[in-house]
Amino acid sequence: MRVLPHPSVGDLRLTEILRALSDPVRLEIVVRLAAAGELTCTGAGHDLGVHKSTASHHYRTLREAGVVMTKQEGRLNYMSLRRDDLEARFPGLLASVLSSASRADPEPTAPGGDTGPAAARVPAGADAGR
Amino acid sequence: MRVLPHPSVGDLRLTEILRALSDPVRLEIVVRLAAAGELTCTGAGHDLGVHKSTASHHYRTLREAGVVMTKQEGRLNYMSLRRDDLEARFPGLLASVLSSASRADPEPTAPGGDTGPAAARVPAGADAGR
DNA sequence: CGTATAGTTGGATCGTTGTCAAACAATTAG
DNA sequence: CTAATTGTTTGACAACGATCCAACTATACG
Repeated sequence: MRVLPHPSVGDLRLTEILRALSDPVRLEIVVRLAAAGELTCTGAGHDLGVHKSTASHHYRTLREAGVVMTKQEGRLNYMSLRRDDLEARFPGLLASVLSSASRADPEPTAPGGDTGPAAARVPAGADAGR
Repeated sequence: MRVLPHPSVGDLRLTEILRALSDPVRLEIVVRLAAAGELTCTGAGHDLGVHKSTASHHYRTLREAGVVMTKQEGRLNYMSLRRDDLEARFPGLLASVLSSASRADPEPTAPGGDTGPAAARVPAGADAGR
């Protein structure tokens, strides 16, 4: 059974974590993990609207950033958030991101009913010479 | 006097904000703004280790993500964090990122002594075997 | 006016990233 | 063993992003 490399707590980099969370697909995965606790890749990637391999790359990005932990059991990979590690290194960060994610508009990720709030356009009347 | 376009509060996107904060140079700028309240571009970009125009592009990224507000006065551009707007849309997010940034290793951004809180090196002895 | 200051804009370059498709690997079921 | 399930890896490709340089705009100062 292969052991996937995870960064240790001391190696967690704020910018890499923010970067990992800044993709709609990955953020959705993180939100699902926060709700479910532990998911297989299939569970976490269900209806994400991206190809299986794309999702796999996102799992890797999240893992290498230290956001998730992946445990391989048989043919299933169980993913979970590294809540404690993240909390130890960056207290409150994950919680506030998750809380923000629940307040955010549904990102264009899951096809199920995220038609969006009719695109409130920016005023932007003052367009300066662009 | 030109008015730069800023996204309205309702248009703030979590992933774009996280993306804007996920660059070491931009995060450093944000940290400086948090400490100073308001800075000119020259002030915010002092000793960042990047070219003037690169910094300018970062200002734009931060502005378009809704993280900073830029006010033009004469030939100076004053930048400040959109604390209230960010707090209204994503409560606690900015605070936790700033708090995390102060805990983080000094990113390879400011070579010399920056205005920040006392660059403390982390031991980083425990390597997870990557 | 001419010059200095403050910052933006527009290439150009080069590395990174998100995506899909197809092949592959590993485990489990028949 | 054969096939199905689960996920990764590799390759290709377009899009993005960070950077520098040069040119440009706009204000201020002499």
